[in-house]
Amino acid sequence: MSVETTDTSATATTPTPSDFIRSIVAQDVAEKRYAKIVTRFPPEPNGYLHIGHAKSICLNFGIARENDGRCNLRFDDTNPAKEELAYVEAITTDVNWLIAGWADHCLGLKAPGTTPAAITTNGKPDFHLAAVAPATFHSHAATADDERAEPFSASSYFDQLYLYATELIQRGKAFVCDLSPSDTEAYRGSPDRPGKDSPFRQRSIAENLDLFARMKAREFPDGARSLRAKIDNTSSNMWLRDPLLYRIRHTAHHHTGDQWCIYPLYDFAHCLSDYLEGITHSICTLEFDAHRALYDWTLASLELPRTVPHQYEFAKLNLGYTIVSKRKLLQLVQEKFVTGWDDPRLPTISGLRRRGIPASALRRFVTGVGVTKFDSVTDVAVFDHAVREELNPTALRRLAVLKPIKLTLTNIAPDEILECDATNNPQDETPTTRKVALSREVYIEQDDFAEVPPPKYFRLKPGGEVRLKYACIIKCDEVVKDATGQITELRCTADLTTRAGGPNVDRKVKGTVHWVSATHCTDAEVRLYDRLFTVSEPDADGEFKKHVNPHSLEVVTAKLEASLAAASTAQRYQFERLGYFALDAKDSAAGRLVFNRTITLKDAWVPKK
RNA sequence: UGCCUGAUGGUGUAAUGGUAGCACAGGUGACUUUGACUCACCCAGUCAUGGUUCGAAUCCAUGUCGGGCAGCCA
Repeated sequence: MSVETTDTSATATTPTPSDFIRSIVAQDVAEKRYAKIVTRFPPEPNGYLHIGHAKSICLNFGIARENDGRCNLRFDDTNPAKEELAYVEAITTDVNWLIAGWADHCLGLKAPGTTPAAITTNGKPDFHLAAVAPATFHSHAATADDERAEPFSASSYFDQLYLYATELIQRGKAFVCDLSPSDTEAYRGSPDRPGKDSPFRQRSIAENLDLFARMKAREFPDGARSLRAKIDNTSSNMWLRDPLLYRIRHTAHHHTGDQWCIYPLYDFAHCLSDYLEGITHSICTLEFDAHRALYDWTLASLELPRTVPHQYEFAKLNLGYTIVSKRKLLQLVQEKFVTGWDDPRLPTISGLRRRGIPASALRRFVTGVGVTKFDSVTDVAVFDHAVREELNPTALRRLAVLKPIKLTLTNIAPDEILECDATNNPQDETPTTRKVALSREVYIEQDDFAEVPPPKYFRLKPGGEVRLKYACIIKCDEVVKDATGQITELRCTADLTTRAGGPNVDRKVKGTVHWVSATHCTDAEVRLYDRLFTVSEPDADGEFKKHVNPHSLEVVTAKLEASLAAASTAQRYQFERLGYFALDAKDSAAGRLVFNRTITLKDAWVPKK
């Protein structure tokens, strides 16, 4: 059990999760195999982080915090063609937001501009890049403009990586290959057919060294040559068939500019980046399982002097009714199915944050889902439940009417104001209240009145009674319609004896309804989001764009109780009987309120339509 | 017709040779100035077939089904 001091999570204590990776870590700790457990979260800055990454972040940072370890944030930025600084910034923001108050004390960053230092380990030359001591940035909370620490990045290891590649050549374990990309593919064979050795495989070490140096010296165009590992072209593991280590790309890098025209590939860069940072447990998703042999081969071939990291794989998160793929999310953004990466309908961390999902809810959800090697699809209901669990105890209750219908209380004078005490949150141990004004004209929800009520309808109907929450019981005397038959007004009488303090407060009626005073309310744009896809597995047929829900967003002008004019983005609200809402941090402005519906309340009543 | 990997209620998971449990979803009822919350009860599972064992979800064999692997992406 761990006590969370700065977290705003609904539950101060959470049971420590257990899964097969944590079991491995626990055993390594028990056997004292490492001085400190060090994990890493290694996003590529080619898109925004999504809820699947949240699972990885919580796993890696979770393991770090449970073992008094560290988790490095490292950008895996070895492909300049797809990466951008804007993504680096967005990812950094999202990670900081997700771990704030929970694992930020375990966040591993490096001193600005630093690259691995040449050291000597057991008499052998070595490189290592230390994380900034937690104390240095802990008090500082590692904000985006923190000048004392920055995330790690593979691109800051390009010098060392080049040296390691040279070392591999000298050991006869890598060669420069002149095969074109298509010939390379042809030589590689297929999973059930062995590959063939490249005709350039037997080049001398001296020639390889010379050619590799000239690759770096910009002598060759893109794709003309590559550096390849010399392993086994007949291996049943495709990744062991002389995989590429370096390719030529005359493309500027967002971090290193024009300094390099050769860039290492994932398999070569990742394991060594892990090594340079002193990572102990390198946790990734299932599709990298086949790469583990190459990960281990690379580290072993270099005969590195320090303990090498180990890779473990887990199944990535799949969520019903959503797509969790950076590539596909990018299409939705580029093709304008949504307004941007941070559209509240998207499962991106930015989108979820904007929608009003607390970081604690995301953490609660992903830890609840568990970590296994089984490919599964998690029901969105599990996510929704986690969100409500966090919001219910923390959200301020407010009255708001989304689709108003005017109601006149005929026995209240036009200038009369009746103050009512409304509870801010009934879940609090000692609930507080605020005043809301009741006047002659109020708005109630259109759905809360039915001229021809369906069976078991508890709400207002002609001649029926209902309680205006926190106020009194009213009776519907008359339904006023315009020439087209549209209901324009409900004329009711208020039973003032049922107000708080009145003789009949305890009188029961079946229904209670939310409302706002027409003369004491403020307008707001409210965005009602629904799931982005109409089917639970949108990409099952590879046509996810055809399943986009055309009604995923409905915008209404709502009537809010007056106190909401001072709403804050830091606060979560429950509009009573409707759901949880958050002020939109992007589109709200002074005098213009925009709320996003985070999630509806559970609704057990399903009227037949 | 290769290699790797996996399979526990509708869904997600736990049980590491010894009573198959938890959560979500669904259902019924209680409570309710939120048809929310809360509470009670119900529903429902070890992929199959053999084997080892006093005892198998767990170990072994075979099969079935699913996922991954042939980017100079990560």
